[in-house]
Amino acid sequence: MKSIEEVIKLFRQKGLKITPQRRAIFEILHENGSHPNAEDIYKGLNSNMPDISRTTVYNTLRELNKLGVIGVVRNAGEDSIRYDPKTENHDHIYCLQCGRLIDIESENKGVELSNEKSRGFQIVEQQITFIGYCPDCQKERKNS
Amino acid sequence: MKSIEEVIKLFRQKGLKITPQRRAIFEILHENGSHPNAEDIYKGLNSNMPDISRTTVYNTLRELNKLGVIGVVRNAGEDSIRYDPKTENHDHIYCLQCGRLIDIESENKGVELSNEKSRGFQIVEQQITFIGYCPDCQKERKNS
DNA sequence: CTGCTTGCAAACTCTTTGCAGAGCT
DNA sequence: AGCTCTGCAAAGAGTTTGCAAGCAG
Repeated sequence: MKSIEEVIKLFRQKGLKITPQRRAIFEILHENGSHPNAEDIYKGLNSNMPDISRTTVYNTLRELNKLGVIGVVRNAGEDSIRYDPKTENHDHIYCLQCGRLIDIESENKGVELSNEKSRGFQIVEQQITFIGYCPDCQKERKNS
Repeated sequence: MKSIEEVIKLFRQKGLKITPQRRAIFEILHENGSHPNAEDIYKGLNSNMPDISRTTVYNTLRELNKLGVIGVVRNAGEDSIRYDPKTENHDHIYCLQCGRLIDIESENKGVELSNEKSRGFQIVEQQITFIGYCPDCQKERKNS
């Protein structure tokens, strides 16, 4: 993710304002090495900023994604949108049971979409997700 | 997707019953070449079976997925679970604007997760999604 | 007959929207 | 000052759950 100063500059360029709430969200995302959803961010803020509303969190995350500052994780079988502060190209492994989602270095040097296959789509991104069971959940499943 | 007879056999093996509603859902899925959500199936059934309830559609789709008869395609940013009657390994292209989702032949011969990278996960599936804009939406975006 | 299944309504989760007051720039 | 943003409550979409009556095996 960009530095907080860059994000602030980008927001100002777009005519968006820098409020304390937004600044706090930028900070918590910047420190975050995982794949938080809106609720995670909301809870993470609660100690420093107990009066922030979920609406603000949702709005800001949506705005950040629209501006390309954070990504969205696809292919995880979840009900909520998980954001990804890591914007460099990488892949994911997802646990079907507990929802754990970890980053792995991109495998996709070998994956290129040929023109004939892209069917006229203009591709802007690709995501590879390996889906299975994490070590902890494998144990649990054996014991039952 | 398996033949309807095979699906029926599988259900019976698991002690599940074959009702007219379930049979109709099996049939509509078997003919379906796309990625329907529960509402699509519900609407598709309405001419033949106007009294079926959404609950039954939801239950049956969930059951079919649990038994591995159909897959699930989840793209965060979309609100509904889309099912995939095509169970052979394949990839997807997804349109960010209209949600169109098309199958493409798998590209993943080159994508293998090395042991050291799998971090102890037991991988059961992988999904590759190319994300962008379909031809129609590209036009729309140019005109605005 | 037994017990799984259906269908209705209600509950739930995640997210968006409308709006009045507050706060950036 | 002007316009965006915040926070509340309510609305909305998709899905699940509880339960009484119905039907498959």
